[in-house]
Amino acid sequence: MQTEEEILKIKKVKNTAVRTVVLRHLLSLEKAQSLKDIENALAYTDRSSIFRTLKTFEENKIIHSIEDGSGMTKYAVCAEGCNCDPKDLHYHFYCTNCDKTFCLFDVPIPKIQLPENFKLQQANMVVKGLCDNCNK
Amino acid sequence: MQTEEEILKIKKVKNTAVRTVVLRHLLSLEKAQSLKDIENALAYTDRSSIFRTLKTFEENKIIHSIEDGSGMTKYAVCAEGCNCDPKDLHYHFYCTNCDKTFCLFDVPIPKIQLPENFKLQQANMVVKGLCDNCNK
DNA sequence: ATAATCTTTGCAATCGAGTTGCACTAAAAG
DNA sequence: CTTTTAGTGCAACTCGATTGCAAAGATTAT
Ligand SMILES: [Mn+2]
Ligand SMILES: [Mn+2]
Ligand SMILES: [Zn+2]
Ligand SMILES: [Zn+2]
Repeated sequence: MQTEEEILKIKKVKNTAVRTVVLRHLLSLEKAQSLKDIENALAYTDRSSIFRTLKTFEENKIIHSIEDGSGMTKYAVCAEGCNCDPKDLHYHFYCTNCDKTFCLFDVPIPKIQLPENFKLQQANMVVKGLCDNCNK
Repeated sequence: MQTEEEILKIKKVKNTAVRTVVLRHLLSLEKAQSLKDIENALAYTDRSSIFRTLKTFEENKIIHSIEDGSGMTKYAVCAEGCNCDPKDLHYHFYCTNCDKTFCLFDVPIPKIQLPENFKLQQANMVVKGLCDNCNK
């Protein structure tokens, strides 16, 4: 597992106080976080600074965003070596009971046979249901 | 292709002026529509009436919603016989060039092998890229 | 080291999609 | 016809996201 400093260095994003704390926070949790989640967790960091940090991280492929239908965009740290290309596609799981959203890096995504002449660039794949913890 | 009256009858939703015009509009277009799209197209129908109509349609499985990442929820008429169950799952395609979003009813969705003890209920699958018209 | 320049941050204001309260109208039931 | 229930239109409001701007911090040039 890379540290936040290593990731910022690799992705050539300057290390600042806000960036370090936001990235560290995202790395510390397995669950994808919304802007509000982060704002609540980092009580002394301004919302707009976190917002701009997330934009910077996304542009530089440090994190990716997930639209899970909850009304708030969630963010998760990219896997090592991720370039946010079609090859980095993976499902996300949204638990309808505990509201946890996370990347299913281990579930293989089958090749999607698009209609003739369509070109795949990205995808937002959110599978919804009950997580193992809630399905009891 | 069913008419709006037939659909409302089958789904046991009362036929009203707004419902008829909204459903007819959705049926007339192959592209999924946002609330604003519909509001713009139906100039004399109030936004909140359209909004509540869409909610009613969704609850009654007449339409389903799609979160395509554009910031506005899109709506598309369900296929005949759809119950919005996992079996009715299908991909959606969002063209990053022309902003068109639509259901890929003909592309098979493979069985998703979730981790142990997870339960699939729903999914929002949006594939993004260039549609045939824009990929030239 | 100091000044000039560029970047990041915090705060407040704004935007816009979505949602709701409420009064009015239309439809259904009695 | 009268009463009750459902649908509609309008205005107001919510809340996540975004932006303008000035202060603070970091980088580069003199
Ligand atoms: Mn992910
Ligand atoms: Mn669809
Ligand atoms: Zn759960
Ligand atoms: Zn297109």
